[in-house]
Amino acid sequence: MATSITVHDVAKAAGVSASTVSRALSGNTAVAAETRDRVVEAARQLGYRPNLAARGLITGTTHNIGLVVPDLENPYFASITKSVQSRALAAGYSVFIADSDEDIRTELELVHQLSKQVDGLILCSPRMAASDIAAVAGQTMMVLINREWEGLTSVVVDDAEIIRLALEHLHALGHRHIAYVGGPEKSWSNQKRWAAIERIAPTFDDLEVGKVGSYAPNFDGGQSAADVVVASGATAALAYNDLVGLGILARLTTRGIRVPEDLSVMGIDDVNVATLVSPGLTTVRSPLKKVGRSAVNSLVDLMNPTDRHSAPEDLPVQLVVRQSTSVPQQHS
Amino acid sequence: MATSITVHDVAKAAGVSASTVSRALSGNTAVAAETRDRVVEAARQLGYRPNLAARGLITGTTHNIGLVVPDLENPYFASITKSVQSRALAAGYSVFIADSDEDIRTELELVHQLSKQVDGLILCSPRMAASDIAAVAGQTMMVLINREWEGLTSVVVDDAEIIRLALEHLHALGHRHIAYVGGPEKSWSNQKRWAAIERIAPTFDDLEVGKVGSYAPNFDGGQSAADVVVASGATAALAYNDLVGLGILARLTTRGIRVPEDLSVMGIDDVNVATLVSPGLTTVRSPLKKVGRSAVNSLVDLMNPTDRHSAPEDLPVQLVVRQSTSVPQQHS
DNA sequence: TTGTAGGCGTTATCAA
DNA sequence: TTGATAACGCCTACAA
Repeated sequence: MATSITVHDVAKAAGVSASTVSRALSGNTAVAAETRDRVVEAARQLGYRPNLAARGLITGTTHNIGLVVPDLENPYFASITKSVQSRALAAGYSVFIADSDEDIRTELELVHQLSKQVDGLILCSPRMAASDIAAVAGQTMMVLINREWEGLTSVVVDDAEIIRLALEHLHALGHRHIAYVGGPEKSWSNQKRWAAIERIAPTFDDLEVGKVGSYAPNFDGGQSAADVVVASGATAALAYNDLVGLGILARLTTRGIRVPEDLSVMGIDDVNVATLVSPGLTTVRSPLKKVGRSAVNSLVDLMNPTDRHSAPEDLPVQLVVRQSTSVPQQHS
Repeated sequence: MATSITVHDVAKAAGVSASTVSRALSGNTAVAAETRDRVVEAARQLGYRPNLAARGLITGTTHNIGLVVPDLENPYFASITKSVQSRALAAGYSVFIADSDEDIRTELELVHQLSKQVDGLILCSPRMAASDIAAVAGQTMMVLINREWEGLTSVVVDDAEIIRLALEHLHALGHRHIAYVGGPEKSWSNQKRWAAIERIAPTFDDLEVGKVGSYAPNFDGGQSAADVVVASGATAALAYNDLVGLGILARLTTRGIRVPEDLSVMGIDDVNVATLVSPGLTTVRSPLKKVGRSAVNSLVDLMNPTDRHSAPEDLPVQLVVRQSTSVPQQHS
């Protein structure tokens, strides 16, 4: 803060009025070339930077956006956050970050705290109730990631295609009994993924997919689930996401159960850490970078209704085969 | 934005003036209890939220802070970011996030972009030149993480103690030839860590610590380094950080070199992913959560000079022994 | 205890 | 093309 320099300082230095400085620098209105040069030079010398808050007060546009995520330490959200902020920067926006720590009340509070100082909000995998989303949607422009709501713009990965690729891969290897290790009941993605399984599994010959409980969407959740998976008699586990997959992997290793010889394990998303372990985790890649970028693009379109809307980006998912899956062992 | 409700709307609804509304809600000045209740009720009904940008314009305080990090996808920075935003929320601040993507120019640009809309800035492991830090420091309140500069508040983990714990552990196991796998030359932490090694290693009997090149501070860097480490003849590798350690681990596994039987590997920091692999990575834990929290506390102290300063938190590091280290094998 | 007036830094409107 | 003036939403003297 200190006593930062304002338009008036620049105006005095350049020997013009404050309004002329504003015009010269924002470049909207015509200014005499010579005057503008003088103003620009003065601004440069003084190191003038406009106060965006003040500008926003009158233009009604802050050039800030907000991003709300459930957990920044989850590499899934870290990747999305990184791409959101990168794209926002390129589009001339600064971004407020808000980590709800998976808590619904915090999530809502953060949204309210931010809504007044941003032009728009991106809600990533929001856990909040639909009614709250609807209420908030009236306050500010909004884009949803991994959730849909009538009238709101959404960016979602194709869960059905993810499931199809995963089942296809395991079925092709010869697996006929697969355990799906579920994520949080309230997670929209988890619901979609299980629904897709129920719809798609019957399209494969002789394939049985059982659902194993509901677990926290992280490493610990996977560790908890592993023993139940083993007991289920399935020859392959499909985890709700990579972190759960890694948890399963770790627990199986501890028990001396070999992967993939004794049991195949698949994750979903291909977050960065999936390559860190050995055996590497077979997974279906979600285009997280594109998700973040696309969400920003959509939001920018929403906030600037005049501009030509950019074509919606498609978000291809892709099977990534590593060492954690193989043909099932014959019964010994 | 839409046409959001202002103090005037509340004033009209409550049958008072705008200034009374301001007073009633901010609670600084005395207001008749009955009037205040009426105002508060009216505000609640209308869902009034003050425009913080407008408030900041006059109070000179935005209640926003900014955080600049080199890479959000690095779990080290993700953890710090999470704790920064968590503590900031508790202290009543919203946080701008800025990912420089390890680029010096971007880093500087982000700092400038943010400096006018925040009360203070936290620079985490800044890569920028010292002269730039000095220049920026004049613009806004600032706290540095993992870097020191005269006159500026810093939060740093005790690199010397980290090194001491690591060497003590490996030496106690019987290792006499250790390879330190260096991080980026320009990294302040890397410089401090190597300097600490040169100072501390001689205090152990018969201990030789060699430096193995300079590598990217991530998984790929570790993979690149692994073969050189093996060739060095060292019985243990101490990596610049956990990600490098994991890279080494992975490459060794690929080559069929057993850890810890053939070679012990240590990381530094104990980022979340260190527990994901097996064998688990022995490491020295940096209190990342405390680092973020402490940085916010220091910044808040700086921004509110009147308040009683909170006592500086100490940041204990701690050895975490997992399975990637053991006594060196006898020569076979 | 409350209302009126002024101003924070900027841009938009209107004359000149 | 430029300069005064008003206004954005809010807060804080000052006056009532």
